[in-house]
Amino acid sequence: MRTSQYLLSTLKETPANAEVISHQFMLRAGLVRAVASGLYTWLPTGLKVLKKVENIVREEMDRAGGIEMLMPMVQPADLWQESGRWEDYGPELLRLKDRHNRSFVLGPTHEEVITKLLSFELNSYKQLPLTMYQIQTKFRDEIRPRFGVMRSREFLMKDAYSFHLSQQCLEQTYQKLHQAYCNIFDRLGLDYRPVLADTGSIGGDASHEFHVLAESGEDDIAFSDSSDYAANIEKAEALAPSGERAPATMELNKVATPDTHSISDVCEFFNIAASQVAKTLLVIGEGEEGVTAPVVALVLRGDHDLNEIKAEKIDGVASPLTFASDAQIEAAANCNAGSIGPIAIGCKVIVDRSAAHLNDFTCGANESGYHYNGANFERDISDYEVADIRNIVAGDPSPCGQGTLTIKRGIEVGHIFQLGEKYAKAMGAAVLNDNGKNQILTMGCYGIGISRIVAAAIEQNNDANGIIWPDAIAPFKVVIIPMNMHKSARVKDTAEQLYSELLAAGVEVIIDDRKERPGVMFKDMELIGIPHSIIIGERNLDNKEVEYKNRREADKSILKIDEVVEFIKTK
RNA sequence: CGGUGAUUAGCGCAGCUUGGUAGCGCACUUGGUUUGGGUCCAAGGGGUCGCAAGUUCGAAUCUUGCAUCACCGACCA
Repeated sequence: MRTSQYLLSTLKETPANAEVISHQFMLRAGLVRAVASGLYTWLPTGLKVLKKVENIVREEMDRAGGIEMLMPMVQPADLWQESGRWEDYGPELLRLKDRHNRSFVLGPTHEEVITKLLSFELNSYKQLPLTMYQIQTKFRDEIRPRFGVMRSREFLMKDAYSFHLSQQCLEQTYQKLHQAYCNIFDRLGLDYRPVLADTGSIGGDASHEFHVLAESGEDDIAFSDSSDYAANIEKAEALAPSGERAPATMELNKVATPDTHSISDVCEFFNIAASQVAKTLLVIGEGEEGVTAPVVALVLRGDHDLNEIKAEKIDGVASPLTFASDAQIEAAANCNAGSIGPIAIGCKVIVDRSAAHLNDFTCGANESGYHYNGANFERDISDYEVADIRNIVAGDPSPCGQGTLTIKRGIEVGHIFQLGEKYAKAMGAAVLNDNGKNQILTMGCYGIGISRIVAAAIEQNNDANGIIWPDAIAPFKVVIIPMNMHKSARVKDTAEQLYSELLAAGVEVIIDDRKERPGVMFKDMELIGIPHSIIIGERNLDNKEVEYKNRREADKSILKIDEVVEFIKTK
C-alpha cells in the first residue's frame, strides 16, 4: 500500500467528545468515524485490524470444531415470542415493522434463529454434538452507548452455539471452547483472564467471562493472590467471617442523632468505624399480583456495598432489584431513609454474612433523627435470615479457600454460557436418542466481541504517541519511511526496491510516499501504531544500510539493505 | 430514562455578559522557503453560528420549545 493512494485520515488534535484512550486514538489514527451515537463507520485502516481479529477468531473456532454459518440480522418477532424473550429482553431489543405491519427485531443475539433452524435440521443423536458459529453484526439499543466502539449499538460479534444430549457432553464442548478462547486471546497478544461470571439475562447454569485487563474497563474482577481463582465481582462470593460472633457487652441504647443521615455522619457522630455500623436498605419484595408489594430490609456493614445481583436472587426479593421510594420507606419504617434499622422493623430482614457477625453495633432506630448503639443480634433482632448480599472488597479471603482477593478492572471481550434446555425446550429442538425416544437438546452459547477487542487492544497497548499494535492485529506489519525521496533518487530507488521485495515476500507493507517532512511521517506512523519501521535516508546509503525501529522500543538500529526482507520476515 | 454539560468551517476553540461587518489555530488549495521528529512566509477556498418560533429597526448573542452529542448512574460482547 502507498500512503499517497490510501485514506490515512489521521487527526492532529483529539476530538472533544472522545473520553477514553482507545476512542481517542481510533479517531485520531483514522480507524473509525462516528455516524450517530453508537454507530460507526470503519475506515480502511480500522477494517484491516477488525478483519485480522475476525480471522484469528475464525481459525481458532474452526480448530475447535466449530462450523461457520450466517444468519440474518433481521429476525421475525414470532421467534422471540416463542422463546419468551419478546417480553423479557426489554427495550434493548430494537423492534421494527415491515410494510405489511409485521413485527421484526434487529438481532442482538441469535439463540432463537439457530435453535429453530436446528429443530428442523437435526433428527438424530448421531448428528451430535454440533457447534455452529457466525461472525456477524449485532444490534443492541444500549441506553447509553459510550467509549466509542467499546459499547456501541451496532457491533461485530462472533456467536457460537453448541448442541448436545447430555450435560456431560455440553461440559466437554464448553471446556474445548474455553481453551479455544484462551488460544484466541493468547494469539491476539492481550493480557486477559477468564473469570467466573453471572449468567445474566441469557440464563443458564455455568458461565465464564473473558476480560482484557485495563483501567478503563467497566467491570471489577476479583483475583486470589495464591490460586487461579478469578471471578466477576458480581459473582464472587463473600465468605462469612471466621469464628463465633462476639457476645453482647452493651445495652441497647437509643440516641438522638439530629441531621445524621449517611454512614459517614453516623461514624462521625459516634466516633466509630464504618465497620461497626449496620446500614439498612429497603427494597421491593416479591408480592402477589395486585397486592401492594411488601418491602424487604437488607442489612450490610457500613463499609460494605450491596451486590444487587446477589440480592435479587434471594427468595422474597423482587427481580430486578428495586429500591423502595421515600414514601414506601416512610410507610414501612416510619422514618426517613437515614434512620432505618433492622430492630422491630416489621418486614422481612436479610442480613449479610459479615453484618451478621457484628456485636454491639450501631444502626438506625426507625425513628427519624434517632439511632441505636449497642445493638446485638438474637437479643434485639430475632427474626432474620443471613445471606451473601455484598460485594467483595480487596483483602477479603478468596472463596476458593486459598489466599486473599485483589480487584482489577476488566473489559469483557468474551462470555461463554452453559444454557441447558431453556431455548431448545421453547423452540421445540429435539432429536431421537439411541433408545428411539424424543429428547430435548442441551445447549451452550459462546460470544466474542470482535469490534470491542480492537478497542480493548488499544487500551492495553498505547503510549503518548499513539497505538502500539500487537503484531498479530497490526493493520500493516512494516512501514517504509523514505527521507526526502523527492530530492534523492538513491533514497527513492532503495525505498521502491525494498517495497517491491517485501510485497513479493508476502509482507504487509505500507510505504509513506507522500511529499511530507520526516517528522510528519514519523508522527503519523507512530499514531497508527505500525510495529516495524524501515527508515531510508541519504546518510546511511553509502554503506548500503537503512535504519530499523520497533514501535515498542526507543532506539533505532542499522540494517544492511540486502538483509531487510529476511529480518522483517523473522519478526 | 434521571442528573450534568455542550452544539459557531473537516478538527480544536474564541466571540454571547453589554444585540449592530462571523473570527483564531490546525487541516485544505496556490506560490515561495525548509528538509532526520508535526518548518516558515504570503495569498486563497470553505460557515443559513444545531433546528423552530418569539422579542427587536436589527439576533451567533436575549426568551421559549425541540433536536443532537458527550459524561455520571441501571444494561452487556
